[in-house]
Amino acid sequence: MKNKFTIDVDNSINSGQVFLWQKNEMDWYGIDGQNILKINQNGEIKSIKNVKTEFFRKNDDIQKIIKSISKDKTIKKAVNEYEGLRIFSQDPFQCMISFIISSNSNIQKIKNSLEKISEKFGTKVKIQNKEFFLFPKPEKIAKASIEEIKTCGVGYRAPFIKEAAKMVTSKKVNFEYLKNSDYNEAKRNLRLIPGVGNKVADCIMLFSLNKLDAFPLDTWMIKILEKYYSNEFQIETKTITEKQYEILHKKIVDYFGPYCGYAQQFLFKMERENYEKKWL
DNA sequence: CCAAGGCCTGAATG
DNA sequence: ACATTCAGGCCTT
Repeated sequence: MKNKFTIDVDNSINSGQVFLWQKNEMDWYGIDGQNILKINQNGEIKSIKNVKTEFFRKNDDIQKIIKSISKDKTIKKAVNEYEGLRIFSQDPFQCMISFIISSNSNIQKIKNSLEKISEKFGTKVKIQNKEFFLFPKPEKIAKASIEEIKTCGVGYRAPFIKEAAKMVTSKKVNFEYLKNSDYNEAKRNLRLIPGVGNKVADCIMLFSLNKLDAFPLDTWMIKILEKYYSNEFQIETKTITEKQYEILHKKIVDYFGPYCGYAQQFLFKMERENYEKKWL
């Protein structure tokens, strides 16, 4: 039943976009906001709440996307090696908190913190004899004290997290609006949130707001660009400044096209996999 | 506009 | 053991 466009669930989950997923036996269980998703070995996804979910982005024309981003040998190799890799469409609030926490951190610690946040502030649910904690609602985190949030191991990001949650409850940040906005408008709004810079904003947009032209530039992607794309995108300064980031992003959209976010995911996965395998 | 330094934390390194 | 470094940035100076 597998064809070229079957979703590779394991690799997609283990590509740095989601953190609250665990595999037991053959099935994956994941927290997505107020929902729990189960993916069986055939790659069939089911919502525990029987809610229709766009998690797999089934409406994307993946064939067209892959064709569109396949501009050179490097990206073609990545696409070929990880052809089932997909970008998910996850719960925006959870995604936002996840990537605020991600700054200056690593996957294992992000996961630990998110689990603690869920346990402390989320609702416990039991399904199929397994216990889960949903991701807390924005109101819950907005009302929590900074000290309480700090017990989840997030350190200096605690006030950011609280303020971010408050901005969601007060509708200063409105995810539905942002989903319908273009890249620049969504980014301008997200950047008002403390703890959300260029990179974090791009992650939130790519992974939860349907902005496939977002291209998160973290230290890994910079290394990748320096290694494989020094001709296409030359990086002048040591640290990527605000201006540099903007210029680079424009060049990247020019080069890879409107689905460049997918290019990022393939390249990132390939390079991380070559370096070390420390995923969920 | 750019560069430098501080920031919580815990796993890895020496 | 214990100190230091470093990790998938952001913010302030």
